[in-house]
Amino acid sequence: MKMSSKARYGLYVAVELAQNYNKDEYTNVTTLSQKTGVSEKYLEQIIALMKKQNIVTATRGATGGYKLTESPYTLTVGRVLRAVEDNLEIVDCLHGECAQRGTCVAHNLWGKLYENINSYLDTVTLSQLAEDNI
Amino acid sequence: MKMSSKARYGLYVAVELAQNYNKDEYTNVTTLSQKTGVSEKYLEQIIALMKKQNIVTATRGATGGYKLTESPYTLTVGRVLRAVEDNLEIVDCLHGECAQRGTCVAHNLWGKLYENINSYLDTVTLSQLAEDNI
DNA sequence: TTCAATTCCTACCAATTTACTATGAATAGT
DNA sequence: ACTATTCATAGTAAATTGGTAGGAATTGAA
Repeated sequence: MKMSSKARYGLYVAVELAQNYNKDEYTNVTTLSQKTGVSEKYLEQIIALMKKQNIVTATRGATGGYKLTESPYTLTVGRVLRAVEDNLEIVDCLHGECAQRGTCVAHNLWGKLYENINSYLDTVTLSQLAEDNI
Repeated sequence: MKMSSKARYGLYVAVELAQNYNKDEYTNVTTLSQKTGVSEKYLEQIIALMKKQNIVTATRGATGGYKLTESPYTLTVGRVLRAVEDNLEIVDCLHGECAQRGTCVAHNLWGKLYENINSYLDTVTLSQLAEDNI
């Protein structure tokens, strides 16, 4: 039960964008790659997931780049992680098909654990994370 | 961030053994395999992990098998999962080496999340799980 | 209007991990 | 002695992870 590198890198990007939230400029992937140490091409894929969940917006072309759609004071770590970590689902059967539905003794356990994890992650905002105020 | 099949199967075994906790007999792997639908050989490996963490005891030979070392009223789901799921660690850097120690903005986050998950899992006992009283 | 800088889309790939299967030795009861 | 069991360890196919790569689409600036 490990967090993927996408989850870690996605957080790095989010924190980096949080620093620039009040500026007018967009931050391009080259800069993000330099700041995080992750390859541009891989970051592009990760950021695409965040964009799909409306966590960042983008503009193309020269002076293009990315920006958070929401203030780091309200945007939570939970939302970022769910975007890049395939919804953070602990087991497949939770929202999909559970082969043993009804007889699976642990089904409710996974559900509660899932709630527990997410409700914690949703209490931490990006700005808290950036200031290590957790 | 998925639970492995070892984690799920380990729980099944634990719940099954919980049913027989008050009996004198040991439950052998053939029976456990039939009850859980998992192959004997795979279960042997999983149970070995539980044995290493002193969650079950075993006797060999005819009439041999496995038994919980502790009452299902006090044995928690957390202990079972930590035994079979490589200590449930969310990220590698938590108890091992963190390449970016000091600069890793998420280090504390993972620590807190880890605590959160485990403290929840340690509130659920095997008997509660067996009775779906979660 | 052309050019350069950027995001976007998607195919591919190597290494690792997962989820087992398989073989046989050690041990204990009958 | 025999049989039923656990214990130890090696092997392996499939899936997943963690990327790399190529190029199309878009935008701003010269």
